[in-house]
Amino acid sequence: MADERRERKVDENALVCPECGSTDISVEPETSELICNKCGNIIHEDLVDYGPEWRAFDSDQRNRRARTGGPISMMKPNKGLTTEIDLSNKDSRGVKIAVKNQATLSRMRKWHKRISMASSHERNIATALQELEKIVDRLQLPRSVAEKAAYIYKEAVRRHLIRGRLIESVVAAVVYAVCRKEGIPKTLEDIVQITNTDKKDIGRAYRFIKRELNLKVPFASPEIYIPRFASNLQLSEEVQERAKEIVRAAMANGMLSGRGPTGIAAAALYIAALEKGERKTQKEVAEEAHVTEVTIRNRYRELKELLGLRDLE
DNA sequence: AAGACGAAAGTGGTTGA
DNA sequence: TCAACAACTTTCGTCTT
Repeated sequence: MADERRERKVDENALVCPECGSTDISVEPETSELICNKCGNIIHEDLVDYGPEWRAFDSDQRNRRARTGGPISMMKPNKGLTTEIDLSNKDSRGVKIAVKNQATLSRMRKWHKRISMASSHERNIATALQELEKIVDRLQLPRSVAEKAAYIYKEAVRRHLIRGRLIESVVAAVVYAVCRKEGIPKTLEDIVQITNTDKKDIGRAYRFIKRELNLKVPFASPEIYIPRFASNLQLSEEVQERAKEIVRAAMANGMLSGRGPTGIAAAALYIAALEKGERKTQKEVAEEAHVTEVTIRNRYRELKELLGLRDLE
């Protein structure tokens, strides 16, 4: 008896963890789970509706599938689809729930309602925007990139392309796509460095988003990396210009297909630096471009052959 | 001793049957 | 789903500066 009374005295707003009795419980925003901070117990998972369970792989499929469900209102939080815990104090078989547990149930109702208020979309976007700010800030990207990325991300959310992917990965992928579109010399690697995601995830998310939203991302020209690599290697304007020339000549000869743009940029810079007497070692250039010396050598050989460059030194 | 070179084997991702 | 494939990496031995 004394136990029951003590339980009721607990703040009404707080849930009690059935495992350890702690009231230190928080909501995991990514998964909408109620989690006990003491013992890690998941008290109630999947609190909100996640929308349709299907995934469409082309627009035709999407149209067909989308029409099969009931009308979904984008105007309402949760798209008008909600889960409610009813007030009857009976379990699924209609058996009355023990008085002892009714307090817990009522607290759950309250929490559930609160959490459901913000739709999963809104919460998803809020988290994503935070992540976006972080990336844009750390990579020192212009404001316009953030805005474009946010727009694309929202579009992706609207079309249910996010589910099954980490928000962070998708944001990173979108930022990468915008950089490519805008000709900003950031590699996937750069983005991986400053986030907690791995390259695989971002790459996968990037390809998926690109395909689904029909983003047309131009081929990354090696040229855009040249100023960046050159300045980090402290090479002169002259070398830069020469390297760009080499890259353009290579492009005109159709050498780019398939090859990584950073490798070509690095090799062109390496050659240009040699020509202008600002010699850098293959290793230095390779490190800057995040490729290996071997790759530099291979591109170097190809470029030399292709352009009929005279032997150096 | 450091850098450049290239062969050989291994890796992760794409493509096409 | 699997195998072939291209690009790139890792590793290592040899040659050059």
